[in-house]
Amino acid sequence: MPELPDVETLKRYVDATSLHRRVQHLHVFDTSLLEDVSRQKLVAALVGAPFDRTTRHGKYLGVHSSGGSWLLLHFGMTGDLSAQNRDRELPEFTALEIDFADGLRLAYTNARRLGTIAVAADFDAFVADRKLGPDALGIGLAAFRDVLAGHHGALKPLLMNQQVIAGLGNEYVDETLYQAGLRPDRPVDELSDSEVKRLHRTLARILKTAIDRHADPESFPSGWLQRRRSAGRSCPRCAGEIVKSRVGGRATYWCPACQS
DNA sequence: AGTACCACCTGACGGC
DNA sequence: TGCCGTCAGGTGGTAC
Repeated sequence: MPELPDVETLKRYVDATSLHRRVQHLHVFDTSLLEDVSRQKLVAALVGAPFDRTTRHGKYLGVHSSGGSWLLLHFGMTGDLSAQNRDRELPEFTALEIDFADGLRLAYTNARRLGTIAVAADFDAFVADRKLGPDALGIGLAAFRDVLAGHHGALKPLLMNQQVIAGLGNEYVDETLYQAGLRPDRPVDELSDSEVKRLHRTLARILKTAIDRHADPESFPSGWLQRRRSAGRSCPRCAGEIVKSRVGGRATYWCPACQS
C-alpha cells in the first residue's frame, strides 16, 4: 500500500528513469482520477517540456515540468508507476500514460481506481490547500511534540490523520506502535514525555529502514510486524499472539503483551 | 475535536 | 465449479 516509504521509493524511481526527456504525448485512460483538471488542461500543462525534478509530501508525489506546472500523483492503495520502452505492451490498469520523445513511457497504473491525478502551479500551495500536516519523514522531536499537542483520543487514528502528520497509513502506523510498545487505542494526551520520545525515535527509524529497503516488506527485518500481519501469528518479540481488532474503524494488528 | 459510518472501487479469498 | 458476501486500503464527506 503506497504510504510514505512507498511513495518515496516511487519518487526515486521517477528521478532515475523519467527526468530530462521531453514529454511528447499524454494519454488519460481513467478520467475519474483527474481532480480539478480536464484532460485538455493536463495535456496543455505537460506536453512539450521535460520533467526536471520531483518532490514529495506525505503520500503525494510531485513531478515538476520545466514548463512550470507540477503533476501531482496520489496512489490510493493500488497505484504504481512503471517506466518502459514504448514498444512494450501497456501495463494493465494504466490510468495515465506519459510518452517521452526518446521512446520511453511512464505508466501510472491503479487497479482499484482510488487515487488522484492533479496539476498545480505551486507544490507548497497544493499541500497547504489540502491542509496536510508536516511530512512524517525527518520530522524533528519538537515538531512531533507540537503535532501531538492539544489532541485527545486514540493514538492510531491521530497518526493516520494526514492533516495532523502526513505520510503514515494503516500498516506503518501499526508497525510504529508495535515497535514503540504503545497500544493503538492509547489516549494521546496520556503519553509520558519518554513515550513521546520513544514513539518519535521509532517512527524515524522505521521510515528510514523501509526506504533503504525500497519499501519492500519481504526485505524488512524479520522482527517487524509487517512480516506477520495476520491474526493468530506469533509475536516476534514475546511469542504471544498477534491479535486483530478495529481501532478508528480500521483493521489493526498488535500484540497485547508488548504494547501498553 | 473526536468518533462512527458511508461511499468510492475492484481483486482476493472464504464459505457454501 | 461457481456464486456471493466480505474485506482490504486512503480519503473525503456527513452526522452525531
